Amino acid sequence: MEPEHIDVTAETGLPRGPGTHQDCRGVASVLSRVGDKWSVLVIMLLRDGPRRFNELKRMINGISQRMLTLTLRGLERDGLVTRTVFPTIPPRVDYELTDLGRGLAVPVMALGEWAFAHLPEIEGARNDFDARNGEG
Amino acid sequence: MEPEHIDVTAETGLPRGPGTHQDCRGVASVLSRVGDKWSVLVIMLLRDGPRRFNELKRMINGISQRMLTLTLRGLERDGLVTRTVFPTIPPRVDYELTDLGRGLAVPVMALGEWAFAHLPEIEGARNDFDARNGEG
DNA sequence: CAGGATCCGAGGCGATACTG
DNA sequence: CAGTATCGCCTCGGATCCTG
Repeated sequence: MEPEHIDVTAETGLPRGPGTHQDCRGVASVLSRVGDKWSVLVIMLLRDGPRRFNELKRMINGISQRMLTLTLRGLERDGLVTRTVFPTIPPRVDYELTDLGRGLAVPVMALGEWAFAHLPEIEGARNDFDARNGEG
Repeated sequence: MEPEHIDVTAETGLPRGPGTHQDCRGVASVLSRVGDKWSVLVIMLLRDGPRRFNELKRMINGISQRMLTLTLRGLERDGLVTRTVFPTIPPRVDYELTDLGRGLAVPVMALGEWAFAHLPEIEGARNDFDARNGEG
């Protein structure tokens, strides 16, 4: 029996039987959301309640309006965030975490806390590595 | 009091006082590792014990040798993986998870399990979104 | 076997300008 | 206010060739 063979097949969603590695790609797509700096930031900010577009933009301070738009679209597409338009003048749009989004925030927070707790080790390791590599 | 202001300042590591948002960047750098498809895959594969370079390459099946090299270098740099060279002919290099790496695997697994459990919801949301957007 | 060097195309992302 | 559209850089990543 060969070791588990991970097949990251492209978008060609082939029939591969049940319990297959198709799931891998799906899981990976969620992980990549977490890897996306802006997405996690937005999710964390929305944990306190709904926010407006420019409100988020100001809070993050460094994101372009383009990236904020794309980020929010992605989160909305994944069902993590709802987008509510108030047809007033000037227009107002509220973004709010869904239950799914709040659920995702839990393991993400756990991961973030681990990262925070081990930052010294990691940065130490980086320095050591760079030092070794830099002067050989 | 204004809402929490997240400043994702660039690499200009400024003095910002203690308990500052500098940590944000550090945490983000760890999260981005998780977002990196290959890194997570490699970590998961290494949980069963050390592996050789081409062994990993075959198991992953789809990664270029270049990306595997870069991925392993990154993991090594962060102190998540050790690289052991056996000066034989032909050469042999073993990669193994460190305790730090095994520690990271825990919250990552939790995240992965959440993702797996909620894949149907997420993919359903995506389909709905795409349908709404596609035919307006 | 393990990986360095190089080339090159696709896409991520910021900056800017325009709209309802 | 909350976007869309466009441009242009610039990194990421695959493919290929070469080495100890």
